[in-house]
Amino acid sequence: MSNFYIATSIAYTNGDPHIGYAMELIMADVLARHARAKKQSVIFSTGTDEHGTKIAEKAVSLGKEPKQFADETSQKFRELGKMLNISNDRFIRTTDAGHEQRAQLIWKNLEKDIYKGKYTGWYDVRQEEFVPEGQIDPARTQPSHPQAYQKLEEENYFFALSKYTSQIKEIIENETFKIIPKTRRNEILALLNEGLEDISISRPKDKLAWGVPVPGDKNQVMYVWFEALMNYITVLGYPEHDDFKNFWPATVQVIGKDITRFHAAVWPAILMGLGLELPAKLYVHSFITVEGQKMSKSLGNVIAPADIVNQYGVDAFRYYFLRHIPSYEDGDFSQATFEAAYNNELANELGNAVQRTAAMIMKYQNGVIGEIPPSSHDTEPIEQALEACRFDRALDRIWEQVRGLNQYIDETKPWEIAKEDDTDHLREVLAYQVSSLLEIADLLEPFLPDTALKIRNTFVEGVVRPMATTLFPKQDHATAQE
RNA sequence: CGCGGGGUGGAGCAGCGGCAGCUCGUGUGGCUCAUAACCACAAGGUCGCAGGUUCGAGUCCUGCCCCCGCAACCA
Repeated sequence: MSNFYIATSIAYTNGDPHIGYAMELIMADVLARHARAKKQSVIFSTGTDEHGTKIAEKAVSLGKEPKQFADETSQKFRELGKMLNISNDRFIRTTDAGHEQRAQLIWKNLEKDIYKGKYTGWYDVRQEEFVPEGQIDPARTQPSHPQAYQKLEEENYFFALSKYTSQIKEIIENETFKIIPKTRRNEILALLNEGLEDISISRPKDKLAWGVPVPGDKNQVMYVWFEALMNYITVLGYPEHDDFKNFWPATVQVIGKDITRFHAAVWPAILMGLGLELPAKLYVHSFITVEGQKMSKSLGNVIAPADIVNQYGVDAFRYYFLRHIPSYEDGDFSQATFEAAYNNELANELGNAVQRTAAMIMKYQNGVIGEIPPSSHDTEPIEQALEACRFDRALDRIWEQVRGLNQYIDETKPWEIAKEDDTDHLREVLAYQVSSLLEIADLLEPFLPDTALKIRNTFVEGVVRPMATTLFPKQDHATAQE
């Protein structure tokens, strides 16, 4: 039995959860559930990143202590996971005592690569990033600019990132550390070809107290990104815990495309500095636009996951983001497309296939199914799609089977067989339909766990137990309005 | 010469050297087990433009045009 460790990025707790982060959780959840279905031993971790200037400032503006603010926001992310039926085993917070202690231990173990120096340059508070030479926007160096950089001239600790450049490049090229999709891999390789610079990894405490203290230096706290990345191993109990020994390196890490650099360059270097292996796979998802426009608070088009889940149900939400947002590219969320997918694919094709099958067995056989043949479809393409994190393609394949079942029913015409009183043949046909639906339920489980369960419960123990309500009640636009 | 993504039937996309394909929408027909659902068939494209390579090019090469991200409280 193999071990499977998957982690999402941890959410920065400076605002409420939105659909982008929800999608990341769902994608990781599919992989975790799929691994469990294959009898792998799984640890699935997610959590919140809670330190840094931005959170400290936001807390002040709300008249709260940073910890109190982080507690509240972190809780929202935890609830998001519950609402979306995410099967994570761990939820790490970077303010957990365990994380902070282990982060300090990691720092000590990296000391051969850490040196003290003077950082002179700009700091982008919004991104919590030191701005590299080549990426400075002159406008933002003016203090009057709304998103002005901070001018920094401070004693900082530096991490010798540059010395790992060629090593990182090599393992990305030979795919020991596999970055998908390819475009993201190419971007990082381009960056590595230019060479990495050493990075500042601490801030003076008098400038920023909201962070993990640097061990052995009362005047410095760790730079938030440097410390946050460590969560992927602190959550397993690095270095001494059995979980760490058994589950590291990660099987997959799931992140958004904006933070590729940290996860494909800085994080590998940290791991190398610690003498650890790298994750086998880094899956980078893209962004979601809303009605064709970039999601932003100023445009007021930020979608709260709860709004959709409350109206359509959690599985419809999961379904849309897995199948209709391309797994390798940016995608769009629109009310019309969502409703079309819900009505056509979930209600009509899948829901109705279950309904008509159950209804015929009730009507012609008093609910008795008879002997259900074993499943017979080739699931290899779905395995491969999931291996490549192509959730969209995997669902396409499953839907081919759903359509195939509807075609089978139309071609076989069980209602005519019933009229001819050919009971044996009828029983066979209906049992085949059930077999196909149960197989679909199995395939669907990682994607739509509730739906899979409902289908299984409908055809359990050789009899039909009709659902109290239909699988996906049809939504008409009038209802959707309010 | 900033970086990246993209331009294929009404819409959204796949195809990336060998007869233009999928889903939605539209039209017609079929069926009646079913959530006015399901199934079949049809119409609809000079694959952004111009050159080139090739027996053969959405598919490779060159040049050009256009759109969208990155500089805006976001993953």
